[in-house]
Amino acid sequence: MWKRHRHKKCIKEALQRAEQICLERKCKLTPIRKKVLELTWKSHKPIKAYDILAQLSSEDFIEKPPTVYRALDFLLDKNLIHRIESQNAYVGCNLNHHGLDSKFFICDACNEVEELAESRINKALTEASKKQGFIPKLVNVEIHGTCAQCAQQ
Amino acid sequence: MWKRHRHKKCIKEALQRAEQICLERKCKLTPIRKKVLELTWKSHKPIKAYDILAQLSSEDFIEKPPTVYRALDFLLDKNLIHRIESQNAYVGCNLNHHGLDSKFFICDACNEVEELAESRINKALTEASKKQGFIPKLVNVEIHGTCAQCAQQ
DNA sequence: TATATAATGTTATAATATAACAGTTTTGGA
DNA sequence: TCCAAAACTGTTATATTATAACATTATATA
Repeated sequence: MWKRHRHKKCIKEALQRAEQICLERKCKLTPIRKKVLELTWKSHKPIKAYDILAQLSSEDFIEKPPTVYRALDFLLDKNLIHRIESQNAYVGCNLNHHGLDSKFFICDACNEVEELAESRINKALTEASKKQGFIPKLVNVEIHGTCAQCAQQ
Repeated sequence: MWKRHRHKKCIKEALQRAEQICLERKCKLTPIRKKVLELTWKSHKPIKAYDILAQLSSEDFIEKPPTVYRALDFLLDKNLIHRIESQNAYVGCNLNHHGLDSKFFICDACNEVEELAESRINKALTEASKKQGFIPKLVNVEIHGTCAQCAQQ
Protein backbone atom coordinates (compact mmCIF):
# COMPACT_ATOMS: atom_id res chain seq x y z
CA MET A 1 0.00 0.00 0.00
CA TRP A 2 2.47 2.64 1.07
CA LYS A 3 6.13 2.72 0.34
CA ARG A 4 8.17 1.95 3.42
CA HIS A 5 5.18 1.13 5.49
CA ARG A 6 6.03 -0.37 8.86
CA HIS A 7 3.07 -2.55 9.42
CA LYS A 8 3.94 -3.75 12.92
CA LYS A 9 3.45 -0.21 14.06
CA CYS A 10 -0.07 -0.20 12.58
CA ILE A 11 -0.99 -3.28 14.53
CA LYS A 12 0.54 -2.04 17.74
CA GLU A 13 -1.25 1.28 17.49
CA ALA A 14 -4.52 -0.41 16.63
CA LEU A 15 -4.32 -2.59 19.73
CA GLN A 16 -3.45 0.36 21.92
CA ARG A 17 -6.37 2.31 20.52
CA ALA A 18 -8.64 -0.64 21.13
CA GLU A 19 -7.56 -0.91 24.76
CA GLN A 20 -8.11 2.81 25.16
CA ILE A 21 -11.58 2.73 23.63
CA CYS A 22 -12.59 -0.25 25.71
CA LEU A 23 -11.51 1.61 28.83
CA GLU A 24 -13.57 4.62 27.84
CA ARG A 25 -16.59 2.58 26.90
CA LYS A 26 -16.27 0.18 29.81
CA CYS A 27 -16.11 -2.97 27.78
CA LYS A 28 -13.56 -5.71 27.46
CA LEU A 29 -11.06 -6.58 24.78
CA THR A 30 -11.11 -10.29 25.55
CA PRO A 31 -8.52 -12.66 24.07
CA ILE A 32 -10.84 -13.70 21.25
CA ARG A 33 -11.76 -10.14 20.37
CA LYS A 34 -8.13 -9.11 20.51
CA LYS A 35 -7.09 -11.99 18.30
CA VAL A 36 -9.81 -11.18 15.75
CA LEU A 37 -8.78 -7.55 15.77
CA GLU A 38 -5.17 -8.57 15.15
CA LEU A 39 -6.27 -10.73 12.23
CA THR A 40 -8.11 -7.83 10.61
CA TRP A 41 -4.84 -5.97 10.91
CA LYS A 42 -2.70 -8.75 9.55
CA SER A 43 -2.52 -6.70 6.39
CA HIS A 44 -4.45 -3.89 4.77
CA LYS A 45 -6.41 -6.41 2.77
CA PRO A 46 -9.88 -7.19 4.11
CA ILE A 47 -10.20 -10.60 5.71
CA LYS A 48 -13.25 -12.86 5.49
CA ALA A 49 -15.07 -14.21 8.50
CA TYR A 50 -14.36 -17.82 7.62
CA ASP A 51 -10.69 -17.05 7.06
CA ILE A 52 -10.58 -15.61 10.55
CA LEU A 53 -12.28 -18.80 11.68
CA ALA A 54 -9.61 -20.91 10.03
CA GLN A 55 -6.82 -18.90 11.64
CA LEU A 56 -8.41 -19.14 15.06
CA SER A 57 -8.83 -22.87 14.85
CA SER A 58 -5.19 -23.29 13.93
CA GLU A 59 -4.42 -21.77 17.31
CA ASP A 60 -5.88 -22.44 20.72
CA PHE A 61 -9.23 -20.89 20.04
CA ILE A 62 -12.61 -22.44 19.51
CA GLU A 63 -13.61 -22.53 15.89
CA LYS A 64 -17.31 -21.97 15.46
CA PRO A 65 -18.87 -19.23 13.29
CA PRO A 66 -20.77 -17.48 16.11
CA THR A 67 -17.52 -16.94 17.98
CA VAL A 68 -16.13 -15.03 15.05
CA TYR A 69 -19.27 -13.11 14.19
CA ARG A 70 -19.72 -12.04 17.80
CA ALA A 71 -16.19 -10.72 17.95
CA LEU A 72 -16.69 -8.95 14.63
CA ASP A 73 -19.96 -7.42 15.82
CA PHE A 74 -18.26 -6.18 18.95
CA LEU A 75 -15.41 -4.60 16.99
CA LEU A 76 -17.75 -3.12 14.38
CA ASP A 77 -19.83 -1.56 17.11
CA LYS A 78 -16.75 0.14 18.54
CA ASN A 79 -15.64 1.26 15.06
CA LEU A 80 -12.42 -0.67 15.52
CA ILE A 81 -13.01 -2.45 12.27
CA HIS A 82 -15.21 -1.94 9.22
CA ARG A 83 -17.05 -4.28 6.95
CA ILE A 84 -16.25 -3.94 3.27
CA GLU A 85 -19.73 -4.57 1.95
CA SER A 86 -18.72 -5.33 -1.61
CA GLN A 87 -16.47 -8.14 -0.39
CA ASN A 88 -18.20 -9.51 2.71
CA ALA A 89 -14.92 -8.89 4.44
CA TYR A 90 -13.52 -6.97 7.36
CA VAL A 91 -10.66 -4.56 7.79
CA GLY A 92 -9.10 -2.77 10.73
CA CYS A 93 -9.77 0.91 11.29
CA ASN A 94 -7.44 3.43 12.84
CA LEU A 95 -9.52 6.56 12.42
CA ASN A 96 -11.55 8.33 15.02
CA HIS A 97 -15.07 8.35 13.72
CA HIS A 98 -17.00 11.36 14.79
CA GLY A 99 -19.76 10.90 12.28
CA LEU A 100 -20.69 7.37 11.36
CA ASP A 101 -19.21 7.42 7.94
CA SER A 102 -16.65 5.17 6.34
CA LYS A 103 -15.05 5.62 2.97
CA PHE A 104 -12.61 3.30 1.25
CA PHE A 105 -10.33 3.03 -1.72
CA ILE A 106 -10.24 -0.63 -2.70
CA CYS A 107 -7.55 -1.68 -5.15
CA ASP A 108 -8.85 -4.41 -7.43
CA ALA A 109 -5.29 -5.33 -8.35
CA CYS A 110 -3.65 -5.92 -4.96
CA ASN A 111 -6.87 -5.92 -2.92
CA GLU A 112 -5.50 -3.48 -0.38
CA VAL A 113 -7.90 -1.05 1.19
CA GLU A 114 -7.25 2.46 2.36
CA GLU A 115 -9.70 4.39 4.45
CA LEU A 116 -10.19 8.08 3.75
CA ALA A 117 -10.91 10.88 6.15
CA GLU A 118 -12.00 13.39 3.57
CA SER A 119 -14.28 16.11 4.77
CA ARG A 120 -15.01 17.47 1.30
CA ILE A 121 -16.84 14.29 0.46
CA ASN A 122 -18.75 14.41 3.73
CA LYS A 123 -19.74 17.97 3.01
CA ALA A 124 -21.02 17.06 -0.44
CA LEU A 125 -22.94 14.12 1.00
CA THR A 126 -24.45 16.27 3.73
CA GLU A 127 -25.53 18.90 1.24
CA ALA A 128 -27.07 16.34 -1.10
CA SER A 129 -28.96 14.87 1.84
CA LYS A 130 -30.28 18.23 2.95
CA LYS A 131 -31.42 19.01 -0.57
CA GLN A 132 -33.40 15.77 -0.59
CA GLY A 133 -34.78 16.17 2.91
CA PHE A 134 -32.99 12.99 3.86
CA ILE A 135 -31.56 12.64 7.37
CA PRO A 136 -28.35 10.62 7.12
CA LYS A 137 -27.29 8.32 9.95
CA LEU A 138 -24.63 6.15 8.42
CA VAL A 139 -22.63 6.48 5.25
CA ASN A 140 -20.58 3.92 3.40
CA VAL A 141 -18.48 4.74 0.36
CA GLU A 142 -16.53 2.10 -1.52
CA ILE A 143 -14.38 3.22 -4.41
CA HIS A 144 -12.98 0.39 -6.48
CA GLY A 145 -10.10 0.92 -8.84
CA THR A 146 -6.32 0.82 -8.96
CA CYS A 147 -4.08 2.12 -6.20
CA ALA A 148 -1.07 4.34 -6.83
CA GLN A 149 1.43 1.51 -6.35
CA CYS A 150 -0.33 -0.86 -8.73
CA ALA A 151 -0.92 1.89 -11.28
CA GLN A 152 2.84 2.48 -11.54
CA GLN A 153 3.47 -1.09 -12.59
CA MET B 1 -41.10 7.74 -1.29
CA TRP B 2 -42.57 10.64 -3.20
CA LYS B 3 -45.93 12.18 -2.71
CA ARG B 4 -48.26 11.39 -5.57
CA HIS B 5 -45.86 9.05 -7.20
CA ARG B 6 -47.37 7.12 -10.10
CA HIS B 7 -45.41 3.98 -9.92
CA LYS B 8 -46.81 2.27 -13.01
CA LYS B 9 -45.14 4.97 -15.01
CA CYS B 10 -41.79 4.12 -13.41
CA ILE B 11 -42.14 0.51 -14.41
CA LYS B 12 -43.25 1.30 -17.93
CA GLU B 13 -40.38 3.70 -18.46
CA ALA B 14 -37.90 1.24 -17.00
CA LEU B 15 -39.02 -1.47 -19.42
CA GLN B 16 -38.86 0.89 -22.36
CA ARG B 17 -35.37 1.97 -21.37
CA ALA B 18 -34.36 -1.65 -21.05
CA GLU B 19 -35.62 -2.48 -24.54
CA GLN B 20 -33.78 0.54 -25.87
CA ILE B 21 -30.52 -0.36 -24.19
CA CYS B 22 -30.76 -3.96 -25.35
CA LEU B 23 -31.22 -2.73 -28.89
CA GLU B 24 -28.17 -0.51 -28.63
CA ARG B 25 -26.07 -3.18 -27.02
CA LYS B 26 -27.36 -5.97 -29.21
CA CYS B 27 -28.56 -8.17 -26.41
CA LYS B 28 -31.91 -9.62 -25.53
CA LEU B 29 -34.43 -8.80 -22.87
CA THR B 30 -35.76 -12.35 -22.62
CA PRO B 31 -38.98 -13.14 -20.71
CA ILE B 32 -37.05 -14.16 -17.59
CA ARG B 33 -34.90 -11.07 -17.64
CA LYS B 34 -37.89 -8.88 -18.24
CA LYS B 35 -39.79 -10.49 -15.41
CA VAL B 36 -36.85 -10.06 -13.02
CA LEU B 37 -36.49 -6.45 -14.06
CA GLU B 38 -40.18 -5.89 -13.38
CA LEU B 39 -39.81 -7.44 -9.95
CA THR B 40 -36.96 -5.10 -9.06
CA TRP B 41 -39.33 -2.30 -10.02
CA LYS B 42 -42.28 -3.66 -8.08
CA SER B 43 -41.54 -0.91 -5.59
CA HIS B 44 -38.65 1.33 -4.68
CA LYS B 45 -37.64 -1.10 -1.98
CA PRO B 46 -34.77 -3.40 -2.87
CA ILE B 47 -35.79 -6.99 -3.48
CA LYS B 48 -33.77 -10.06 -2.49
CA ALA B 49 -32.71 -12.72 -4.94
CA TYR B 50 -34.65 -15.44 -3.15
CA ASP B 51 -37.76 -13.30 -3.05
CA ILE B 52 -37.49 -12.91 -6.80
CA LEU B 53 -37.11 -16.67 -6.94
CA ALA B 54 -40.30 -17.15 -4.94
CA GLN B 55 -42.23 -14.79 -7.18
CA LEU B 56 -40.99 -16.47 -10.32
CA SER B 57 -41.96 -19.91 -9.11
CA SER B 58 -45.46 -18.71 -8.32
CA GLU B 59 -45.78 -17.99 -12.02
CA ASP B 60 -44.81 -20.01 -15.05
CA PHE B 61 -41.10 -19.64 -14.62
CA ILE B 62 -38.50 -22.09 -13.50
CA GLU B 63 -37.45 -21.60 -9.95
CA LYS B 64 -33.78 -22.33 -9.46
CA PRO B 65 -31.22 -19.88 -8.01
CA PRO B 66 -28.96 -19.76 -11.08
CA THR B 67 -31.87 -18.58 -13.20
CA VAL B 68 -32.32 -15.58 -10.97
CA TYR B 69 -28.67 -14.79 -10.49
CA ARG B 70 -28.04 -14.96 -14.21
CA ALA B 71 -30.83 -12.54 -14.91
CA LEU B 72 -29.58 -10.26 -12.15
CA ASP B 73 -26.03 -10.40 -13.53
CA PHE B 74 -27.31 -9.50 -16.96
CA LEU B 75 -29.30 -6.54 -15.65
CA LEU B 76 -26.46 -5.37 -13.40
CA ASP B 77 -24.08 -5.45 -16.33
CA LYS B 78 -26.41 -3.19 -18.34
CA ASN B 79 -26.87 -0.87 -15.34
CA LEU B 80 -30.59 -1.57 -15.45
CA ILE B 81 -30.52 -2.48 -11.80
CA HIS B 82 -28.15 -2.01 -8.89
CA ARG B 83 -27.18 -4.15 -5.99
CA ILE B 84 -27.62 -2.58 -2.57
CA GLU B 85 -24.54 -4.05 -0.95
CA SER B 86 -25.58 -3.42 2.62
CA GLN B 87 -28.75 -5.44 2.08
CA ASN B 88 -27.80 -8.13 -0.45
CA ALA B 89 -30.72 -6.84 -2.46
CA TYR B 90 -31.45 -5.40 -5.86
CA VAL B 91 -33.25 -2.32 -7.07
CA GLY B 92 -34.21 -0.94 -10.47
CA CYS B 93 -32.27 1.94 -11.95
CA ASN B 94 -33.61 4.62 -14.23
CA LEU B 95 -30.52 6.77 -14.55
CA ASN B 96 -28.12 6.91 -17.43
CA HIS B 97 -24.77 6.01 -16.00
CA HIS B 98 -21.94 7.71 -17.72
CA GLY B 99 -19.42 6.98 -15.05
CA LEU B 100 -19.77 3.73 -13.17
CA ASP B 101 -20.98 5.23 -9.99
CA SER B 102 -24.10 4.56 -7.96
CA LYS B 103 -25.26 6.45 -4.92
CA PHE B 104 -28.27 5.73 -2.77
CA PHE B 105 -30.34 7.11 0.03
CA ILE B 106 -31.70 4.15 1.95
CA CYS B 107 -34.48 4.84 4.44
CA ASP B 108 -34.14 2.55 7.44
CA ALA B 109 -37.76 3.26 8.37
CA CYS B 110 -39.66 2.42 5.17
CA ASN B 111 -36.77 0.70 3.39
CA GLU B 112 -37.27 2.69 0.22
CA VAL B 113 -34.23 3.58 -1.80
CA GLU B 114 -33.63 6.62 -3.89
CA GLU B 115 -30.75 6.90 -6.29
CA LEU B 116 -28.92 10.20 -6.59
CA ALA B 117 -27.35 11.77 -9.62
CA GLU B 118 -25.31 14.32 -7.75
CA SER B 119 -22.26 15.61 -9.52
CA ARG B 120 -20.91 17.51 -6.52
CA ILE B 121 -20.33 14.24 -4.76
CA ASN B 122 -18.67 12.77 -7.83
CA LYS B 123 -16.42 15.77 -8.03
CA ALA B 124 -15.38 15.41 -4.40
CA LEU B 125 -14.73 11.71 -4.92
CA THR B 126 -12.68 12.36 -8.03
CA GLU B 127 -10.60 14.97 -6.28
CA ALA B 128 -9.98 12.76 -3.28
CA SER B 129 -8.89 9.98 -5.63
CA LYS B 130 -6.51 12.21 -7.51
CA LYS B 131 -4.98 13.41 -4.28
CA GLN B 132 -4.30 9.81 -3.28
CA GLY B 133 -3.07 8.73 -6.71
CA PHE B 134 -5.93 6.28 -6.86
CA ILE B 135 -7.59 5.54 -10.21
CA PRO B 136 -11.29 4.99 -9.58
CA LYS B 137 -13.27 2.56 -11.73
CA LEU B 138 -16.44 1.99 -9.82
CA VAL B 139 -18.00 3.87 -6.95
CA ASN B 140 -20.74 2.82 -4.59
CA VAL B 141 -22.24 5.13 -2.00
CA GLU B 142 -24.91 3.98 0.43
CA ILE B 143 -26.37 6.54 2.78
CA HIS B 144 -28.61 5.08 5.47
CA GLY B 145 -30.98 7.23 7.44
CA THR B 146 -34.52 8.54 7.38
CA CYS B 147 -36.27 9.78 4.25
CA ALA B 148 -38.25 13.02 4.12
CA GLN B 149 -41.62 11.27 4.27
CA CYS B 150 -40.72 9.15 7.28
CA ALA B 151 -39.06 12.07 9.04
CA GLN B 152 -42.32 14.03 8.93
CA GLN B 153 -44.17 11.37 10.85
C1' DT C 1 -21.36 -15.51 48.76
C1' DA C 2 -25.34 -14.94 45.99
C1' DT C 3 -26.86 -13.35 41.77
C1' DA C 4 -27.14 -10.70 37.76
C1' DT C 5 -24.72 -9.70 33.61
C1' DA C 6 -21.53 -10.52 30.11
C1' DA C 7 -19.12 -13.66 27.46
C1' DT C 8 -18.40 -17.99 25.30
C1' DG C 9 -19.62 -22.84 23.78
C1' DT C 10 -22.50 -25.72 20.91
C1' DT C 11 -25.78 -27.51 17.63
C1' DA C 12 -28.36 -26.63 14.01
C1' DT C 13 -29.91 -24.22 10.19
C1' DA C 14 -30.98 -20.04 7.41
C1' DA C 15 -29.69 -17.00 3.70
C1' DT C 16 -26.92 -15.89 -0.21
C1' DA C 17 -24.40 -17.34 -4.24
C1' DT C 18 -21.82 -20.16 -7.68
C1' DA C 19 -19.71 -24.32 -10.14
C1' DA C 20 -20.30 -27.52 -13.54
C1' DC C 21 -22.39 -29.67 -17.04
C1' DA C 22 -26.53 -30.79 -20.06
C1' DG C 23 -29.94 -29.32 -23.13
C1' DT C 24 -32.20 -25.91 -26.05
C1' DT C 25 -32.77 -21.88 -28.86
C1' DT C 26 -31.02 -18.31 -31.73
C1' DT C 27 -27.98 -16.36 -34.97
C1' DG C 28 -24.98 -15.69 -38.61
C1' DG C 29 -22.33 -17.53 -42.26
C1' DA C 30 -21.29 -21.06 -45.96
C1' DT D 1 -31.27 -23.87 -46.34
C1' DC D 2 -28.53 -25.97 -43.13
C1' DC D 3 -24.63 -26.17 -40.08
C1' DA D 4 -21.84 -24.55 -36.41
C1' DA D 5 -21.10 -21.36 -32.94
C1' DA D 6 -22.88 -18.63 -29.51
C1' DA D 7 -26.28 -17.43 -26.29
C1' DC D 8 -29.51 -18.81 -23.21
C1' DT D 9 -31.82 -21.87 -19.96
C1' DG D 10 -32.34 -26.19 -17.13
C1' DT D 11 -30.57 -29.02 -13.43
C1' DT D 12 -27.97 -30.92 -9.65
C1' DA D 13 -25.06 -30.10 -6.29
C1' DT D 14 -22.52 -27.46 -3.24
C1' DA D 15 -19.92 -23.37 -1.55
C1' DT D 16 -20.10 -19.25 1.16
C1' DT D 17 -21.85 -16.14 4.56
C1' DA D 18 -24.52 -15.50 8.67
C1' DT D 19 -27.75 -16.22 12.60
C1' DA D 20 -31.12 -18.54 15.93
C1' DA D 21 -31.54 -20.72 20.09
C1' DC D 22 -30.16 -22.49 24.09
C1' DA D 23 -26.40 -24.25 27.43
C1' DT D 24 -22.44 -23.20 30.05
C1' DT D 25 -18.86 -20.46 32.13
C1' DA D 26 -16.63 -16.30 33.76
C1' DT D 27 -16.95 -11.68 35.94
C1' DA D 28 -18.53 -8.04 38.54
C1' DT D 29 -20.81 -6.25 42.29
C1' DA D 30 -24.37 -5.85 45.87
